[in-house]
Amino acid sequence: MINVSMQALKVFDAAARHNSFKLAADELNLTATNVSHHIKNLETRLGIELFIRKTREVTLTTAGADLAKATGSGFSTIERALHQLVDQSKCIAVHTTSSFAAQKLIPALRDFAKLNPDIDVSVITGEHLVHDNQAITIRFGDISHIEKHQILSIEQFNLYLNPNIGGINQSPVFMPKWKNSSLPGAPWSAWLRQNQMNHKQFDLIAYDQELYCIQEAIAGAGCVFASHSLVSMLEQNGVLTSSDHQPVSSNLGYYLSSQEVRYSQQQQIFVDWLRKQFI
Amino acid sequence: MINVSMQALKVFDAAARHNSFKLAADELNLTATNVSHHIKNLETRLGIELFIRKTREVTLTTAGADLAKATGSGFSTIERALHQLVDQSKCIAVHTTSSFAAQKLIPALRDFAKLNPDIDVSVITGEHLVHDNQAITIRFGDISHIEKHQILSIEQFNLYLNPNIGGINQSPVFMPKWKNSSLPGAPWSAWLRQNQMNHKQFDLIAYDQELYCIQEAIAGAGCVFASHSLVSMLEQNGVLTSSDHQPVSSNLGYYLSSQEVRYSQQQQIFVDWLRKQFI
DNA sequence: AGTTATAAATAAGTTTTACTCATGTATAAT
DNA sequence: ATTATACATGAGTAAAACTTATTTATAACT
Repeated sequence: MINVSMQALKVFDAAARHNSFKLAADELNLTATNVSHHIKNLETRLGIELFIRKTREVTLTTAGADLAKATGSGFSTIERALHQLVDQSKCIAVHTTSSFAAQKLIPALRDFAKLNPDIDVSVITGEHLVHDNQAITIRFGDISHIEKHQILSIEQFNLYLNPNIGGINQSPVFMPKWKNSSLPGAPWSAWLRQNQMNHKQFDLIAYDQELYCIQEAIAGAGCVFASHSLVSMLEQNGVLTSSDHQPVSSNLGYYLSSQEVRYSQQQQIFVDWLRKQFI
Repeated sequence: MINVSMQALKVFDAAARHNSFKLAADELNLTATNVSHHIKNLETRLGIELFIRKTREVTLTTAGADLAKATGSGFSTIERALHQLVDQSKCIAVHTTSSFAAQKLIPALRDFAKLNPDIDVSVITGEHLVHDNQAITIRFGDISHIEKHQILSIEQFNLYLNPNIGGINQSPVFMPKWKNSSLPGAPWSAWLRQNQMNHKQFDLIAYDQELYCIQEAIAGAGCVFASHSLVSMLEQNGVLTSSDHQPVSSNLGYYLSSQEVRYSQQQQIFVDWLRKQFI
């Protein structure tokens, strides 16, 4: 094994690029003396002269030029990777449903950005997730068989309507009907039972996005049977109200899809923050 | 600029390749503790976890795997270049004429190899030189306008014959006639004048290689008008003799073709040795 | 179940290297 | 001739790199 220090090679690389020990020193925040020492050391260990010294000028020997070609390519490969790594570590990707993104995540991200100005969050919604095993995925579904530490919320459902729009008309009821047929539906019957209501009192309209149902209710087109998480902010703002209906619990909830790799530091910060949004 | 030490990256690279701090330590002749320190240091500086630690086992994170790919390729590029450099620095190439190679250089190389067993010399002869600016080139020609420090010898010419073969027949005379027409010919007329001889006394046969002329004389087919350097060894061994003829001087000689790059240490050793062969 | 063995982590040292300062040299620019 | 610049050299300092001793966790054994 050739016993030369990586530091010396790094210095050599800079000197070779600049054809100057002084400029190399400036680039690396070193003294020219130190550069001179490093290169002399390298030459001695290799038993090969790398630079031809003229007064106030150094030139690579052919051997030096060969080595410089390799160090230039080698170090830049490594440094490019380092930069990419650091850059993408500042930026985390979150996959989730469009309803959750629009009603909960994206509005809340303003606070996250304030708390963590150096972390960029990009939210990705849509059916076919981009394959990115670095991403955090927030799913909505049956949480009965999900590991406890992955669960973000267990949703309660209730009937909400916009109290500000005249003619408080409970009908029709906009109701989410998840695309994924293996999911249990919204607990509408349980809710009716709990509030001593009869299904005959309501016309039902189903959309495959909970978000659309909520938007109809906001517009005053009727009321919405929605999960608590998605309407909590609207309720706080007085845009929607549950009147005096009682919420009903469910097996549905938001959870983090497990991944084989551990979260990065930035991801962990996001996940910790995310949990707080459900308390 | 990302401030991570190359040493730490080197250690990371080994650890990544082995998926083990201990094996990395073994490879680099370090302690596992030191490897652990280096990688922890790297992770802290980058703010990115590179390995997932389980008991008695470490695995790369996706970030770690990305970096490992770059370090693997980068360091191997550099190390390959270093090895090639060191290998080829042990081996020097010498271009010269076939006559000089056969009669002088190759026989003498035995001594050189004894003095410098770690330097491999390869001799290249032939018309079209391989383009290799690392090589040493020994030329034969008019030395009148060659820099003094490049000159190896100024040749004297004389008539030689094999005294051991009966019927010492001076005729014919084998005479080199250089392919390169711009070269002054062998100083035959000057020699005749100096030895008070007449050109009518000799039948001349010209070959474009001095070597072939010498071989004819060794075989007893006649005598040869040759340069001192090429026959000196044969004269010492008694294979050829100049009888009592007087040598004549010339402007022809051996010289090192100048090069823009300085000689490497090994090349300098060879050149120093080469000069001694002409004293 | 308890013991041993192994890989890594941690803390506190030691050694090595990387680096700087002061000084000197050669030479191009003034 | 004088100044300024780029590099070399030697000696000393600061900062890594590295080690030893010890601890932790757990896989692999009795």
